[in-house]
Amino acid sequence: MSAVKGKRMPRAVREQQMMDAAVRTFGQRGYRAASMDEIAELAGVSKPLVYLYLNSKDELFTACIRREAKTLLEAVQAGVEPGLPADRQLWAGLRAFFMHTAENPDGWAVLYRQARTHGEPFATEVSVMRDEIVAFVTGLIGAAAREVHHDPALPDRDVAGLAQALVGAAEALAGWANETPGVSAKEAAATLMNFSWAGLENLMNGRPWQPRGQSAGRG
Amino acid sequence: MSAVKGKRMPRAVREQQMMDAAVRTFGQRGYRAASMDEIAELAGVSKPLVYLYLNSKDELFTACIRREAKTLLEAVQAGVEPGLPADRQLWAGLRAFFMHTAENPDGWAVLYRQARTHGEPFATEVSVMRDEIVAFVTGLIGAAAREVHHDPALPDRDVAGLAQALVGAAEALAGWANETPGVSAKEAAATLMNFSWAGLENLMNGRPWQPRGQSAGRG
Amino acid sequence: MSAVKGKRMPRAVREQQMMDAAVRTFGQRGYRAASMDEIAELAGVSKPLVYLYLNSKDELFTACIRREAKTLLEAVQAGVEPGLPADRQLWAGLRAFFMHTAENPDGWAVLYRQARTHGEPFATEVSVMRDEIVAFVTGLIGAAAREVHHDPALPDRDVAGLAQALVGAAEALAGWANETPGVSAKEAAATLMNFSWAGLENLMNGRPWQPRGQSAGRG
Amino acid sequence: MSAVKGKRMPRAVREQQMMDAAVRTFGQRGYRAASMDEIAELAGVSKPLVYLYLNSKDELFTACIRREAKTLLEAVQAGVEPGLPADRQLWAGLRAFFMHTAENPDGWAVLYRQARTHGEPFATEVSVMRDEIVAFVTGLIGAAAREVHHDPALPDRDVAGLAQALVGAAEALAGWANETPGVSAKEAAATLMNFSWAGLENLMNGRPWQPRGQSAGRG
DNA sequence: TATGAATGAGGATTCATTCAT
DNA sequence: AATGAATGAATCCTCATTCAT
Repeated sequence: MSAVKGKRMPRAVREQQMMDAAVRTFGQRGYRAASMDEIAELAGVSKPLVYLYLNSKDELFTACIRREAKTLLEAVQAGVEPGLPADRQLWAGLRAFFMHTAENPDGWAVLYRQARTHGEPFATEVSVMRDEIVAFVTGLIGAAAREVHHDPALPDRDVAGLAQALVGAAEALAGWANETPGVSAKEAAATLMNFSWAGLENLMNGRPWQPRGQSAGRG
Repeated sequence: MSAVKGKRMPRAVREQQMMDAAVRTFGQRGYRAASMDEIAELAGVSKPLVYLYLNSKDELFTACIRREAKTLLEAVQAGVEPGLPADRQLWAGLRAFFMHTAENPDGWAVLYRQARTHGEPFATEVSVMRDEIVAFVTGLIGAAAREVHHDPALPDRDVAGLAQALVGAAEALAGWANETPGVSAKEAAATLMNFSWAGLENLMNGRPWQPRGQSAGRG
Repeated sequence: MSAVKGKRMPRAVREQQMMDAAVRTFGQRGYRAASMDEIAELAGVSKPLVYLYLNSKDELFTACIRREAKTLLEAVQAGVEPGLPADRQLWAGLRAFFMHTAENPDGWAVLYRQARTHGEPFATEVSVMRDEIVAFVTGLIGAAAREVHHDPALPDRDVAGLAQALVGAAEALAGWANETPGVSAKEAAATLMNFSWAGLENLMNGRPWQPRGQSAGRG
Repeated sequence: MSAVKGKRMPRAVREQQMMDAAVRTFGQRGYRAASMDEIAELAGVSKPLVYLYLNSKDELFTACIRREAKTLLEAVQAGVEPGLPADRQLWAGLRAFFMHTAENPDGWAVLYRQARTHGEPFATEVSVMRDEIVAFVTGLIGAAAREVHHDPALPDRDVAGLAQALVGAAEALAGWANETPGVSAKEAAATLMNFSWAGLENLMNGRPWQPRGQSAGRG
């Protein structure tokens, strides 16, 4: 894409070309269905070169996961301005997230569809990054709770569940936005903010939803 | 498991045994990594019989998707009592959803991890059911909006986006609940209600979140 | 060779055909240079069938080693008549050994050239059989010593060393006889008897060779 | 090992380093399993340099065979003092042989395990040296025969067979001595002298072993 | 209804070897 | 004198699928 196919490139450049091809192929075909042949051809090199540089299909896949996880994380972190209030930060983070995933659909597919679908050791690779995002969101929620209220009302596991729900909603919205013409990353981010912020705020203030006319909203 | 391996069973029974084995194998290994050999052995029959009844790996997978989608949908619909208020209906539906997926982890994996991971024609099979669930949730949100308020405050596309987000959050939570020991279906349902209902309510009342000190929450 | 190539043979028959082909190919090409393709073709079957029955190149090679070792050992044991004097028994055993190896050059090559050349676990397989032969020879030498003389003139370790030397000489002669046109099994056996028996007899009678004009023949 | 890896050495030195690495690798892995990559790395040079100096894997292997054959032959010849009686010369030669092979196990493996295992043209290379050893032993036996007796009683082919047997016994003893703690090269040489000399002497004197109570020891 | 026997096609991986510098 | 970059050609192995009974 960026670099011409021509021969004799330095190793670092070739490696990136190979990983570009691999991300695309893994993202579209899935880990098993992607063949090293196809990846090599798409990268414009011979198969042995892919093995020389990336060792095996497993390692290639892992390298892709790591690279995509890193760029996604960096994109989100770069989108946030630390000084702002929590909801603004979440809003900025979500926008960055949706924009990055919209611009890198194959990387997104590798991370959220393929890597989690095939067992260890790949799932763990993604977990690392997800945990960082969860930590980021957890930090925001905690900060917001301190801003708005006084006591730390939310147990850790609840926060983890909320992060899961938020990421899941984000994934679904990302897929929906990509498939539905005229829905922008910004709109998706706004929808998700609308959907989630009020609930988070209520929770942070110790006002959970509970069935009307019934005793418990929690087991 | 339920049926003995013994010979000469009626076709319908054998087919169910095969699909049980297939769901389990597809769910645990993934579509590509699952081998017809393993499925046949787990089903306690010979491979040619699997082909005789289910024709091909593709068709077998499709049959699994359809069966699992059908039972999931039926479980959710059976959990809802039409007369109740919207939030109670949603609560009941979510509980049914989370309980069913917790009891059928392999079916869940087939539907949400495997079928969507591998391209057409499988993704479409799941979409059909997903759309039915989205339609169901969309109906609930619309009904709740009419209950609570008088004018149609929410444009259709917003409702669709919210439903996508909610279903996505539910899917992510289901996966998380299945993988995380000690998280019950009811808890997952409560977490999701907490997370989502307040936001929905605000929206239905025409009070969307919007960036403080900025003009628009919607592009 | 013996069985027609025709289709649909019972498994046991096919397995023997495959092993015949494998012994021949391994014997002539060596373990690494032999390809499963060539073996399958020589056996008149497709490669997957070879794998279905024999699992892997390693296991196929091991199976060949075991089969050839077994038949060689049985041939030697069948050639010996227990009642005879020790030198006659040795003579008979050597003849049987040389005849069998002359009739099964590929099996011989598998056992003595290939299996020992490629590391574990193959070498161990051959060692087992070799040790049985060495034990057999060791027994003969001991018996002869008791026949000819009264006191136990030979320490155990000497006997062990002699047996090693004899078996090693036999192995080398077998290879040489197979490669050299016009050298018969009987001749090879006679050469080895000539070469070894006098020395053994001297030793058994307590008359070892020792450097003339020097004190010790043993370090 | 002896020479530092550093750059820019004269060709002759580099060649020896490469051949050291090659002998070690071929000896331990076998001809086919040894990779040019491993050899180059062990030699501390790049692969193209190996090709520049030694042209191909085949030629490299051949060069190794020649070098090792030469040093072995020289070691044996250097161990012998021409003036002594034949048995003392054989004794000295055997001792030199066992010491050299014990000190150069990889060279020994290349010559006796690998080169003979893989077909032409390698086997021929070894034959050349073996023939020289045979000639040497033949000379000794002939000299001994003249010392001890008057007429040359042994046909050439018998002598060749005896040399085979002797080398085979030597190989087996070398292996056994290496694996059995406390057995020295000198002891192995003594065992082999004990084993073989009396037989050789009898043969030289026209008194071959023959089955007692039977007419012929030779077909 | 049910299966033992069999295969065509393809996929991951390795290796000897060369080219351009 | 020396090497980083690159590949054609195998090789082991697996799998979905069919045939004959």
